[in-house]
Amino acid sequence: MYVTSPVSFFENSQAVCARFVNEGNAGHSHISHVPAGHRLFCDGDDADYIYEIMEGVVRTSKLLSDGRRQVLSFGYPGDIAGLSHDHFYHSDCEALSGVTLRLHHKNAFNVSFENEPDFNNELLKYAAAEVNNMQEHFIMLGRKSATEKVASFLITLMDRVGQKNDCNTCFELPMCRSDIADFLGLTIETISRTLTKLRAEGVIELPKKQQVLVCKPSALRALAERN
Amino acid sequence: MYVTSPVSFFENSQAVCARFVNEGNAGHSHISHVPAGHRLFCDGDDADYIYEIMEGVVRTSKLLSDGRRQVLSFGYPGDIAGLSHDHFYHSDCEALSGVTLRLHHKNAFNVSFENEPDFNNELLKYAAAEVNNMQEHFIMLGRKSATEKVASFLITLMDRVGQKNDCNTCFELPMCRSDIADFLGLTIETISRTLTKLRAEGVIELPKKQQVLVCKPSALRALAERN
DNA sequence: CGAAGTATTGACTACCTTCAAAAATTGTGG
DNA sequence: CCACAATTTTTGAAGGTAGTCAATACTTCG
Repeated sequence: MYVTSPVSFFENSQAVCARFVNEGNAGHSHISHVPAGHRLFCDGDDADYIYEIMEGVVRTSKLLSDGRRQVLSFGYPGDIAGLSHDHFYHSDCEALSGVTLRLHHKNAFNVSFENEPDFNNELLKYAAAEVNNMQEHFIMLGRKSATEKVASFLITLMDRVGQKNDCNTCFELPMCRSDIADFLGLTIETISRTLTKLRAEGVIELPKKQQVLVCKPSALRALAERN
Repeated sequence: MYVTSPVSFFENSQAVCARFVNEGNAGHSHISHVPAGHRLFCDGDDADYIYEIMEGVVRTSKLLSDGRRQVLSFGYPGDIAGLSHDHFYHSDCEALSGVTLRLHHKNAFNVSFENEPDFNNELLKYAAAEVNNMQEHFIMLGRKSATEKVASFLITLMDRVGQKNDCNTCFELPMCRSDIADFLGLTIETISRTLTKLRAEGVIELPKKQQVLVCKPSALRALAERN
């Protein structure tokens, strides 16, 4: 069953990354699969579900009336999407790859989930960690240069999903250049130019368009913090 | 008693703005006053308290090692500061004016506040609303021009603390230009130039440096969304 | 193989920053 | 209350980073 409701949130940021763990498994949940490119929910829809990502990657974003877009987060396994403070989603969420989700029906709780204290506590922990991650991203958007943004982004993914071989670390980019651009507050051209520059400097390699090999992790980390 | 512990969060953003309301008044709390310019807490300190702002304004911010700063939020009455996903604060928090606070001692709860379900639920509601507000601010930082940023910022304050007289709305700016600049990801010069431009266009007046009179609210709203 | 979409590269522009100085505001001591 | 210093804000000029517009290359898919 492919859900087509609205909003979510999540953030894959630096250091701290408390994962959502639903130990109690409150009962009012079920597993669902969504293929790549399909919507989980849209801005404005009734917020019926909270989505726990088990496999795959999702993208949450917001649109301005003039078409500008801000990607809010890329949701990886362990993240949740669709948390709302009211009865509506306030962003769009789409599967970037095939995803496996656990859906928690909100009618089973009320707006504040009072009937499920354990689930509630997990959500609070997750939300607090999320706030912390989003604060890191504020620095990214507000105070970092293009190079620092791209380097920071690559490091986040490397630390979270990178496969280590020898001194290299390899990972996939399930999102396209424009997703990265709209996540970092840049244009696709700047993303492309910056990746080309990092490649020219021997810091990374791009075996495929959507695959990154980090050759000099320490150099990449240095670039993430200085101009 | 002037607390000098660390970190917090909050955000004063658009439309939705669920205020924190501690109805239960869990008992493990007390009132405190902090004068203007004093610290509530610092990045890295033990997160012993959650701060409920009752009067005045606080500023939370993060510093990069090279001195760049990102202001995360301005906390007004009804906001909370100091929420943490672990045992430490991850930002600095300072009183911009004299503030009255209700302090909730974290030792009374544990990390996830399991012993206080009502307080917990209020926190979750607040955190979810906070995440929503922060997502709005992502758009601000990532996709808006300087004029749009300043206009959006003024509208947020106008809607939240503005005093209506006739067709004008007046409010104070308890923060200085550099605080605004570091909140919006701009420089103080750009803030100043943009305010000057808005004044020249008759959209606002600045009777004092830290006082704003919005003469054309609809024009200001238009500027907040277009280039 | 050709078409469509995505990514890269190039040339030019513009917005915001940086550097610098003047003006305004605030605070302190006589 | 005034004078002077210190800080903050405003204004000006010049420069740089990232954006825009445009063309080419690459990838994917029919």
